[in-house]
Amino acid sequence: MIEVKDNVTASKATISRLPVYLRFLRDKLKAGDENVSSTLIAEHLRLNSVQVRKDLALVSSESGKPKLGFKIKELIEGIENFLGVCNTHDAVLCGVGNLGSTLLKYEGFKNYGLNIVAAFDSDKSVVGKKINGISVLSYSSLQNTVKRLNIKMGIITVPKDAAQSVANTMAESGIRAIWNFAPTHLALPKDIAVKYEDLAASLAVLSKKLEDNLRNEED
Amino acid sequence: MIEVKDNVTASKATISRLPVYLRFLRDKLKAGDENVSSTLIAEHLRLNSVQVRKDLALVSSESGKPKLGFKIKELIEGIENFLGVCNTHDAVLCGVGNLGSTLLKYEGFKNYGLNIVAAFDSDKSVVGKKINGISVLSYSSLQNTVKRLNIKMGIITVPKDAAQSVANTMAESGIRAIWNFAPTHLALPKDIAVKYEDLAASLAVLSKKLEDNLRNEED
DNA sequence: ATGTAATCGATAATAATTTATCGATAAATT
DNA sequence: AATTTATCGATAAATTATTATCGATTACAT
Repeated sequence: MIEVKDNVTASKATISRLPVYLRFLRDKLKAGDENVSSTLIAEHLRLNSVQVRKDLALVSSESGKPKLGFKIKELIEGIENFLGVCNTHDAVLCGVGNLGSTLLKYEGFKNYGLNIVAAFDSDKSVVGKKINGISVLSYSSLQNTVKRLNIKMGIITVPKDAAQSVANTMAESGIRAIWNFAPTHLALPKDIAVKYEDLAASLAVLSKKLEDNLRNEED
Repeated sequence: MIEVKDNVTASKATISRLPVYLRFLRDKLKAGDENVSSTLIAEHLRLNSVQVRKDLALVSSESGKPKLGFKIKELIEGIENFLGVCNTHDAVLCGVGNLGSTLLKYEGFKNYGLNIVAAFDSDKSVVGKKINGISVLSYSSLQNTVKRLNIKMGIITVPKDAAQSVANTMAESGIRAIWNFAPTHLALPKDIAVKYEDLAASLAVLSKKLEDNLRNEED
Protein backbone atom coordinates (compact mmCIF):
# COMPACT_ATOMS: atom_id res chain seq x y z
CA MET A 1 0.00 0.00 0.00
CA ILE A 2 1.46 3.28 -1.05
CA GLU A 3 0.77 6.16 1.21
CA VAL A 4 -0.15 9.39 -0.41
CA LYS A 5 0.29 12.90 0.80
CA ASP A 6 -2.61 14.99 -0.28
CA ASN A 7 -3.07 18.72 -0.63
CA VAL A 8 0.62 19.08 -1.18
CA THR A 9 1.66 21.89 -3.44
CA ALA A 10 5.03 21.70 -5.03
CA SER A 11 6.47 24.62 -6.91
CA LYS A 12 7.09 24.38 -10.60
CA ALA A 13 10.78 24.33 -9.85
CA THR A 14 10.37 21.40 -7.50
CA ILE A 15 8.20 19.57 -9.97
CA SER A 16 10.83 19.84 -12.64
CA ARG A 17 13.50 18.61 -10.27
CA LEU A 18 11.55 15.54 -9.29
CA PRO A 19 12.07 13.65 -12.55
CA VAL A 20 15.74 14.42 -12.26
CA TYR A 21 15.85 12.86 -8.83
CA LEU A 22 13.85 9.96 -10.14
CA ARG A 23 16.33 9.26 -12.87
CA PHE A 24 19.26 9.50 -10.56
CA LEU A 25 17.62 7.25 -7.99
CA ARG A 26 16.71 4.64 -10.56
CA ASP A 27 20.32 4.59 -11.68
CA LYS A 28 21.50 4.22 -8.11
CA LEU A 29 19.07 1.42 -7.43
CA LYS A 30 20.17 -0.35 -10.56
CA ALA A 31 23.75 0.00 -9.40
CA GLY A 32 22.81 -1.97 -6.31
CA ASP A 33 22.58 0.81 -3.73
CA GLU A 34 19.86 0.78 -1.13
CA ASN A 35 20.29 4.09 0.61
CA VAL A 36 21.20 7.57 -0.47
CA SER A 37 21.78 10.80 1.39
CA SER A 38 20.53 14.21 0.40
CA THR A 39 24.14 15.31 0.44
CA LEU A 40 25.09 12.80 -2.20
CA ILE A 41 22.15 13.63 -4.41
CA ALA A 42 22.90 17.32 -4.09
CA GLU A 43 26.52 16.85 -5.03
CA HIS A 44 25.77 14.87 -8.13
CA LEU A 45 22.91 17.03 -9.29
CA ARG A 46 24.61 20.28 -8.39
CA LEU A 47 21.95 21.32 -5.96
CA ASN A 48 21.83 22.35 -2.36
CA SER A 49 21.29 19.49 0.07
CA VAL A 50 18.67 21.38 2.04
CA GLN A 51 16.74 21.89 -1.12
CA VAL A 52 16.95 18.23 -1.91
CA ARG A 53 15.64 17.33 1.52
CA LYS A 54 12.78 19.77 1.17
CA ASP A 55 11.83 18.47 -2.23
CA LEU A 56 11.95 14.89 -1.02
CA ALA A 57 9.98 15.68 2.09
CA LEU A 58 7.10 16.72 -0.14
CA VAL A 59 6.81 13.43 -1.92
CA SER A 60 8.14 10.81 0.43
CA SER A 61 6.17 9.36 3.27
CA GLU A 62 9.11 7.98 5.17
CA SER A 63 11.76 10.22 6.59
CA GLY A 64 15.45 9.79 6.21
CA LYS A 65 17.71 8.35 8.83
CA PRO A 66 20.77 10.13 10.14
CA LYS A 67 24.00 8.67 8.89
CA LEU A 68 22.18 6.49 6.36
CA GLY A 69 19.98 8.81 4.39
CA PHE A 70 16.87 7.71 2.57
CA LYS A 71 15.72 4.36 1.28
CA ILE A 72 16.04 4.62 -2.47
CA LYS A 73 13.05 2.42 -3.12
CA GLU A 74 10.86 4.53 -0.90
CA LEU A 75 11.91 7.68 -2.64
CA ILE A 76 11.30 6.25 -6.07
CA GLU A 77 7.84 5.13 -5.04
CA GLY A 78 7.11 8.50 -3.53
CA ILE A 79 8.18 10.45 -6.58
CA GLU A 80 6.47 8.13 -9.01
CA ASN A 81 3.36 8.37 -6.99
CA PHE A 82 3.48 12.12 -6.80
CA LEU A 83 4.15 12.56 -10.49
CA GLY A 84 1.27 10.28 -11.22
CA VAL A 85 3.34 7.74 -13.03
CA CYS A 86 0.66 5.31 -12.00
CA ASN A 87 -2.41 7.23 -13.09
CA THR A 88 -1.47 7.24 -16.72
CA HIS A 89 -2.59 9.89 -19.16
CA ASP A 90 -3.77 8.85 -22.56
CA ALA A 91 -2.69 11.19 -25.30
CA VAL A 92 -2.86 11.71 -29.02
CA LEU A 93 -0.07 12.98 -31.20
CA CYS A 94 -0.61 15.08 -34.27
CA GLY A 95 2.03 15.41 -36.97
CA VAL A 96 3.94 12.30 -37.93
CA GLY A 97 7.02 13.88 -39.46
CA ASN A 98 10.58 13.54 -38.28
CA LEU A 99 10.00 14.65 -34.76
CA GLY A 100 6.59 13.05 -34.42
CA SER A 101 7.90 9.67 -35.47
CA THR A 102 10.80 10.02 -33.10
CA LEU A 103 8.49 10.67 -30.20
CA LEU A 104 6.25 7.77 -31.14
CA LYS A 105 9.28 5.53 -31.00
CA TYR A 106 10.45 6.87 -27.69
CA GLU A 107 9.97 4.22 -25.04
CA GLY A 108 10.72 6.44 -22.10
CA PHE A 109 7.26 7.97 -21.84
CA LYS A 110 5.77 4.84 -20.39
CA ASN A 111 7.99 5.32 -17.37
CA TYR A 112 6.36 8.66 -16.79
CA GLY A 113 2.72 7.87 -17.24
CA LEU A 114 2.20 8.90 -20.83
CA ASN A 115 0.37 6.58 -23.15
CA ILE A 116 0.07 7.69 -26.75
CA VAL A 117 -2.99 5.92 -28.07
CA ALA A 118 -3.10 7.25 -31.61
CA ALA A 119 -1.31 9.53 -34.03
CA PHE A 120 -2.77 11.76 -36.72
CA ASP A 121 -1.56 13.28 -39.93
CA SER A 122 -3.12 14.80 -42.99
CA ASP A 123 -0.51 13.30 -45.29
CA LYS A 124 -2.11 10.23 -46.88
CA SER A 125 1.25 8.56 -47.40
CA VAL A 126 1.66 7.98 -43.67
CA VAL A 127 -1.97 7.45 -42.72
CA GLY A 128 -2.65 3.77 -42.10
CA LYS A 129 0.87 3.00 -41.04
CA LYS A 130 1.83 1.84 -37.60
CA ILE A 131 4.77 3.30 -35.76
CA ASN A 132 5.92 1.45 -32.71
CA GLY A 133 2.50 -0.16 -32.58
CA ILE A 134 0.65 3.16 -32.71
CA SER A 135 -1.71 3.65 -35.64
CA VAL A 136 -1.48 6.76 -37.74
CA LEU A 137 -4.98 7.94 -38.54
CA SER A 138 -6.34 10.62 -40.80
CA TYR A 139 -6.33 14.07 -39.31
CA SER A 140 -10.01 14.38 -40.08
CA SER A 141 -10.77 11.72 -37.53
CA LEU A 142 -8.91 13.41 -34.70
CA GLN A 143 -11.91 15.15 -33.25
CA ASN A 144 -14.08 12.07 -33.13
CA THR A 145 -11.39 9.86 -31.71
CA VAL A 146 -10.52 12.28 -28.96
CA LYS A 147 -14.14 12.72 -27.99
CA ARG A 148 -14.89 9.04 -28.11
CA LEU A 149 -11.93 8.05 -25.97
CA ASN A 150 -12.25 11.11 -23.74
CA ILE A 151 -8.62 11.99 -24.19
CA LYS A 152 -7.32 15.00 -22.34
CA MET A 153 -3.79 15.42 -23.63
CA GLY A 154 -2.51 16.28 -27.08
CA ILE A 155 0.98 16.45 -28.52
CA ILE A 156 1.61 18.78 -31.43
CA THR A 157 4.46 17.99 -33.80
CA VAL A 158 3.18 19.58 -36.96
CA PRO A 159 4.97 22.38 -38.80
CA LYS A 160 4.81 25.84 -37.34
CA ASP A 161 2.11 27.14 -39.61
CA ALA A 162 -0.33 24.36 -38.92
CA ALA A 163 0.11 24.34 -35.16
CA GLN A 164 -2.53 26.87 -34.18
CA SER A 165 -5.18 25.22 -36.25
CA VAL A 166 -4.39 21.81 -34.78
CA ALA A 167 -4.42 23.30 -31.30
CA ASN A 168 -7.86 24.76 -31.94
CA THR A 169 -9.18 21.45 -33.14
CA MET A 170 -7.76 19.71 -30.11
CA ALA A 171 -9.30 22.28 -27.80
CA GLU A 172 -12.69 21.89 -29.44
CA SER A 173 -12.45 18.14 -29.06
CA GLY A 174 -12.08 18.40 -25.32
CA ILE A 175 -8.35 18.20 -24.91
CA ARG A 176 -7.20 20.08 -21.84
CA ALA A 177 -3.44 19.91 -21.99
CA ILE A 178 -1.24 20.48 -25.00
CA TRP A 179 2.41 19.65 -25.35
CA ASN A 180 3.59 21.83 -28.19
CA PHE A 181 6.77 20.94 -30.07
CA ALA A 182 6.05 23.28 -32.96
CA PRO A 183 8.24 26.34 -32.79
CA THR A 184 5.44 28.80 -32.42
CA HIS A 185 3.26 30.45 -29.87
CA LEU A 186 -0.27 29.17 -29.42
CA ALA A 187 -3.25 31.30 -28.49
CA LEU A 188 -5.56 29.19 -26.37
CA PRO A 189 -8.12 29.64 -23.61
CA LYS A 190 -6.62 29.78 -20.16
CA ASP A 191 -8.27 26.61 -18.97
CA ILE A 192 -6.09 24.66 -21.35
CA ALA A 193 -2.65 23.87 -20.03
CA VAL A 194 0.13 24.35 -22.53
CA LYS A 195 3.71 23.27 -22.29
CA TYR A 196 6.06 24.50 -24.94
CA GLU A 197 8.94 22.23 -25.72
CA ASP A 198 11.23 24.97 -26.70
CA LEU A 199 14.61 23.83 -27.87
CA ALA A 200 15.55 27.41 -28.54
CA ALA A 201 14.96 28.30 -24.92
CA SER A 202 17.06 25.40 -23.71
CA LEU A 203 19.78 26.33 -26.07
CA ALA A 204 19.69 29.90 -24.87
CA VAL A 205 20.15 28.79 -21.29
CA LEU A 206 23.03 26.55 -22.19
CA SER A 207 24.72 29.17 -24.33
CA LYS A 208 24.51 31.67 -21.53
CA LYS A 209 26.04 29.20 -19.09
CA LEU A 210 28.83 28.51 -21.52
CA GLU A 211 29.56 32.15 -22.12
CA ASP A 212 29.56 32.87 -18.41
CA ASN A 213 31.94 29.99 -17.78
CA LEU A 214 34.30 31.05 -20.52
CA ARG A 215 34.20 34.66 -19.38
CA ASN A 216 34.93 33.78 -15.77
CA GLU A 217 38.05 31.97 -16.82
CA GLU A 218 39.46 34.98 -18.57
CA ASP A 219 39.39 37.05 -15.38
CA MET B 1 24.69 49.85 -35.53
CA ILE B 2 23.24 47.73 -32.81
CA GLU B 3 23.65 49.06 -29.35
CA VAL B 4 24.60 46.57 -26.72
CA LYS B 5 24.04 46.62 -23.03
CA ASP B 6 26.96 45.10 -21.26
CA ASN B 7 27.37 43.66 -17.81
CA VAL B 8 23.71 42.87 -17.72
CA THR B 9 22.77 39.83 -15.75
CA ALA B 10 19.49 38.21 -16.52
CA SER B 11 18.08 35.47 -14.34
CA LYS B 12 17.73 31.98 -15.67
CA ALA B 13 14.00 32.49 -15.69
CA THR B 14 14.31 35.62 -17.78
CA ILE B 15 16.68 33.94 -20.17
CA SER B 16 14.25 31.15 -20.82
CA ARG B 17 11.46 33.62 -21.41
CA LEU B 18 13.42 35.59 -23.97
CA PRO B 19 13.17 33.04 -26.76
CA VAL B 20 9.47 32.88 -26.10
CA TYR B 21 9.16 36.61 -26.57
CA LEU B 22 11.31 36.35 -29.65
CA ARG B 23 9.03 33.85 -31.25
CA PHE B 24 5.94 35.79 -30.43
CA LEU B 25 7.45 39.01 -31.72
CA ARG B 26 8.60 37.42 -34.96
CA ASP B 27 5.06 36.16 -35.49
CA LYS B 28 3.65 39.60 -34.81
CA LEU B 29 6.08 41.26 -37.17
CA LYS B 30 5.23 38.76 -39.84
CA ALA B 31 1.57 39.55 -39.30
CA GLY B 32 2.33 43.14 -40.18
CA ASP B 33 2.32 44.75 -36.75
CA GLU B 34 4.87 47.40 -35.89
CA ASN B 35 4.24 48.03 -32.22
CA VAL B 36 3.35 45.88 -29.29
CA SER B 37 2.56 46.61 -25.66
CA SER B 38 3.81 44.71 -22.66
CA THR B 39 0.18 44.19 -21.76
CA LEU B 40 -0.52 42.41 -24.99
CA ILE B 41 2.54 40.22 -24.74
CA ALA B 42 1.67 39.34 -21.18
CA GLU B 43 -1.85 38.39 -22.07
CA HIS B 44 -0.83 36.11 -24.87
CA LEU B 45 2.03 34.48 -23.04
CA ARG B 46 0.19 34.28 -19.76
CA LEU B 47 2.67 36.42 -17.91
CA ASN B 48 2.54 39.54 -15.82
CA SER B 49 2.97 42.74 -17.78
CA VAL B 50 5.41 44.20 -15.30
CA GLN B 51 7.54 41.15 -15.66
CA VAL B 52 7.46 41.49 -19.40
CA ARG B 53 8.56 45.11 -19.16
CA LYS B 54 11.38 44.21 -16.84
CA ASP B 55 12.58 41.43 -19.08
CA LEU B 56 12.46 43.66 -22.11
CA ALA B 57 14.20 46.50 -20.34
CA LEU B 58 17.20 44.21 -19.91
CA VAL B 59 17.68 43.55 -23.56
CA SER B 60 16.25 46.49 -25.39
CA SER B 61 18.03 49.76 -25.84
CA GLU B 62 14.99 51.81 -26.67
CA SER B 63 12.20 52.31 -24.23
CA GLY B 64 8.54 51.89 -24.90
CA LYS B 65 6.12 54.67 -25.56
CA PRO B 66 2.96 55.21 -23.58
CA LYS B 67 -0.15 54.21 -25.45
CA LEU B 68 1.87 52.61 -28.23
CA GLY B 69 4.19 50.19 -26.56
CA PHE B 70 7.43 48.97 -28.05
CA LYS B 71 8.73 48.82 -31.58
CA ILE B 72 8.70 45.17 -32.47
CA LYS B 73 11.76 45.40 -34.66
CA GLU B 74 13.75 47.00 -31.88
CA LEU B 75 12.76 44.30 -29.45
CA ILE B 76 13.66 41.52 -31.83
CA GLU B 77 17.05 43.04 -32.45
CA GLY B 78 17.60 43.48 -28.75
CA ILE B 79 16.71 39.92 -27.85
CA GLU B 80 18.63 38.39 -30.72
CA ASN B 81 21.58 40.41 -29.75
CA PHE B 82 21.36 39.46 -26.12
CA LEU B 83 20.94 35.78 -26.81
CA GLY B 84 23.95 35.90 -29.01
CA VAL B 85 22.12 34.83 -32.10
CA CYS B 86 24.88 36.64 -33.90
CA ASN B 87 27.89 35.13 -32.17
CA THR B 88 27.20 31.62 -33.27
CA HIS B 89 28.40 28.55 -31.43
CA ASP B 90 29.81 25.66 -33.33
CA ALA B 91 28.79 22.29 -31.98
CA VAL B 92 29.16 18.59 -32.59
CA LEU B 93 26.45 16.02 -32.19
CA CYS B 94 27.06 12.48 -31.07
CA GLY B 95 24.58 9.69 -31.73
CA VAL B 96 22.88 9.64 -35.09
CA GLY B 97 19.83 7.57 -34.22
CA ASN B 98 16.23 8.65 -34.41
CA LEU B 99 16.55 11.69 -32.26
CA GLY B 100 20.00 12.64 -33.47
CA SER B 101 18.90 12.60 -37.10
CA THR B 102 15.86 14.62 -36.23
CA LEU B 103 17.98 17.29 -34.60
CA LEU B 104 20.39 17.36 -37.51
CA LYS B 105 17.45 18.03 -39.80
CA TYR B 106 16.03 20.73 -37.60
CA GLU B 107 16.48 24.07 -39.31
CA GLY B 108 15.44 26.18 -36.37
CA PHE B 109 18.82 26.11 -34.65
CA LYS B 110 20.33 28.49 -37.11
CA ASN B 111 17.94 31.14 -35.89
CA TYR B 112 19.35 30.77 -32.43
CA GLY B 113 23.05 30.72 -33.09
CA LEU B 114 23.76 27.03 -33.15
CA ASN B 115 25.82 25.59 -35.93
CA ILE B 116 26.29 21.84 -35.92
CA VAL B 117 29.50 21.24 -37.82
CA ALA B 118 29.75 17.48 -37.58
CA ALA B 119 28.02 14.41 -36.24
CA PHE B 120 29.52 11.22 -34.84
CA ASP B 121 28.43 7.67 -34.40
CA SER B 122 30.11 4.35 -33.79
CA ASP B 123 27.71 2.50 -36.04
CA LYS B 124 29.50 1.98 -39.33
CA SER B 125 26.28 1.84 -41.28
CA VAL B 126 25.68 5.55 -40.76
CA VAL B 127 29.28 6.77 -40.77
CA GLY B 128 30.08 8.49 -44.04
CA LYS B 129 26.54 9.59 -44.69
CA LYS B 130 25.44 13.17 -44.83
CA ILE B 131 22.33 14.36 -43.06
CA ASN B 132 21.08 17.78 -43.98
CA GLY B 133 24.55 18.54 -45.26
CA ILE B 134 26.27 17.49 -42.04
CA SER B 135 28.77 14.66 -42.30
CA VAL B 136 28.52 11.71 -39.96
CA LEU B 137 32.02 10.74 -38.86
CA SER B 138 33.37 7.84 -36.90
CA TYR B 139 33.12 8.23 -33.16
CA SER B 140 36.80 7.55 -32.86
CA SER B 141 37.54 10.83 -34.60
CA LEU B 142 35.46 12.94 -32.26
CA GLN B 143 38.28 13.92 -29.99
CA ASN B 144 40.58 15.05 -32.77
CA THR B 145 37.91 16.96 -34.61
CA VAL B 146 36.77 18.81 -31.54
CA LYS B 147 40.29 19.76 -30.60
CA ARG B 148 41.24 20.80 -34.11
CA LEU B 149 38.19 22.99 -34.59
CA ASN B 150 38.24 24.21 -31.00
CA ILE B 151 34.60 23.36 -30.52
CA LYS B 152 33.06 24.16 -27.17
CA MET B 153 29.62 22.65 -27.39
CA GLY B 154 28.49 19.05 -27.67
CA ILE B 155 25.08 17.48 -28.15
CA ILE B 156 24.53 13.98 -26.83
CA THR B 157 21.86 11.85 -28.46
CA VAL B 158 23.24 8.39 -27.81
CA PRO B 159 21.44 5.73 -25.80
CA LYS B 160 21.35 6.09 -22.06
CA ASP B 161 24.13 3.64 -21.32
CA ALA B 162 26.65 5.27 -23.63
CA ALA B 163 26.00 8.83 -22.55
CA GLN B 164 28.44 9.10 -19.67
CA SER B 165 31.29 7.75 -21.72
CA VAL B 166 30.56 10.14 -24.56
CA ALA B 167 30.33 13.00 -22.10
CA ASN B 168 33.71 12.10 -20.68
CA THR B 169 35.26 12.02 -24.13
CA MET B 170 33.75 15.36 -24.95
CA ALA B 171 35.03 16.85 -21.74
CA GLU B 172 38.52 15.55 -22.39
CA SER B 173 38.45 17.04 -25.86
CA GLY B 174 37.83 20.50 -24.54
CA ILE B 175 34.09 20.79 -24.83
CA ARG B 176 32.70 23.10 -22.20
CA ALA B 177 28.96 22.85 -22.65
CA ILE B 178 26.92 19.72 -23.12
CA TRP B 179 23.33 19.47 -24.24
CA ASN B 180 22.21 16.07 -23.10
CA PHE B 181 19.21 14.41 -24.68
CA ALA B 182 20.00 10.99 -23.27
CA PRO B 183 17.65 10.13 -20.45
CA THR B 184 20.30 9.84 -17.83
CA HIS B 185 22.23 11.86 -15.34
CA LEU B 186 25.81 12.82 -16.22
CA ALA B 187 28.62 13.21 -13.74
CA LEU B 188 30.90 15.96 -14.97
CA PRO B 189 33.29 18.55 -13.56
CA LYS B 190 31.58 21.71 -12.48
CA ASP B 191 33.29 23.88 -15.04
CA ILE B 192 31.34 22.14 -17.75
CA ALA B 193 27.88 23.48 -18.33
CA VAL B 194 25.23 20.83 -18.79
CA LYS B 195 21.68 21.25 -19.97
CA TYR B 196 19.45 18.25 -19.72
CA GLU B 197 16.73 18.07 -22.29
CA ASP B 198 14.38 16.23 -20.11
CA LEU B 199 11.13 15.30 -21.75
CA ALA B 200 10.08 13.56 -18.59
CA ALA B 201 10.42 16.78 -16.64
CA SER B 202 8.37 18.71 -19.18
CA LEU B 203 5.76 16.05 -19.15
CA ALA B 204 5.64 16.14 -15.38
CA VAL B 205 5.01 19.86 -15.40
CA LEU B 206 2.28 19.54 -17.98
CA SER B 207 0.62 16.63 -16.21
CA LYS B 208 0.55 18.56 -12.99
CA LYS B 209 -1.02 21.55 -14.70
CA LEU B 210 -3.62 19.31 -16.25
CA GLU B 211 -4.48 17.62 -13.00
CA ASP B 212 -4.74 20.93 -11.22
CA ASN B 213 -7.04 22.29 -13.90
CA LEU B 214 -9.26 19.25 -13.85
CA ARG B 215 -9.37 19.27 -10.07
CA ASN B 216 -10.29 22.94 -9.88
CA GLU B 217 -13.25 22.31 -12.08
CA GLU B 218 -14.69 19.67 -9.81
CA ASP B 219 -14.89 22.11 -6.91
C1' DA C 1 29.72 1.45 26.51
C1' DT C 2 31.25 5.57 24.71
C1' DG C 3 32.62 8.76 21.35
C1' DT C 4 32.62 10.36 16.62
C1' DA C 5 30.92 11.58 12.26
C1' DA C 6 27.27 11.91 9.06
C1' DT C 7 22.91 12.98 8.38
C1' DC C 8 18.31 14.44 9.30
C1' DG C 9 14.33 17.87 10.06
C1' DA C 10 12.94 22.27 11.67
C1' DT C 11 13.48 26.93 11.87
C1' DA C 12 15.55 31.17 10.62
C1' DA C 13 17.84 34.15 7.42
C1' DT C 14 18.80 35.52 2.89
C1' DA C 15 18.15 36.11 -1.80
C1' DA C 16 15.58 36.16 -5.88
C1' DT C 17 11.50 36.71 -8.30
C1' DT C 18 7.13 38.27 -9.09
C1' DT C 19 3.44 41.43 -8.50
C1' DA C 20 1.26 45.90 -7.09
C1' DT C 21 1.14 50.76 -7.03
C1' DC C 22 1.61 55.21 -8.85
C1' DG C 23 3.00 59.43 -11.11
C1' DA C 24 4.30 60.71 -15.77
C1' DT C 25 3.67 60.74 -20.64
C1' DA C 26 2.04 60.45 -25.19
C1' DA C 27 -1.48 59.18 -28.45
C1' DA C 28 -6.34 59.29 -29.39
C1' DT C 29 -10.76 61.41 -28.76
C1' DT C 30 -13.96 64.91 -27.85
C1' DA D 1 -7.34 72.73 -26.59
C1' DA D 2 -8.74 69.88 -23.13
C1' DT D 3 -9.82 65.26 -21.65
C1' DT D 4 -9.49 60.57 -21.63
C1' DT D 5 -7.07 56.36 -21.95
C1' DA D 6 -3.43 53.19 -22.46
C1' DT D 7 0.92 52.53 -21.46
C1' DC D 8 5.41 53.23 -19.57
C1' DG D 9 9.24 53.15 -15.95
C1' DA D 10 10.45 53.36 -11.22
C1' DT D 11 9.87 52.11 -6.72
C1' DA D 12 7.85 49.47 -3.13
C1' DA D 13 5.64 45.40 -1.37
C1' DA D 14 4.72 40.67 -1.37
C1' DT D 15 5.67 36.29 -2.44
C1' DT D 16 8.47 32.48 -3.35
C1' DA D 17 12.67 29.97 -3.46
C1' DT D 18 17.10 29.03 -1.77
C1' DT D 19 20.58 28.62 1.62
C1' DA D 20 22.45 28.64 6.45
C1' DT D 21 22.26 27.21 11.09
C1' DC D 22 21.60 24.07 14.73
C1' DG D 23 20.04 20.58 17.98
C1' DA D 24 18.75 15.73 17.63
C1' DT D 25 19.49 11.17 16.05
C1' DT D 26 21.58 7.08 14.52
C1' DA D 27 25.05 3.98 12.59
C1' DC D 28 29.73 2.90 13.01
C1' DA D 29 34.24 2.63 15.10
C1' DT D 30 36.94 2.41 19.20
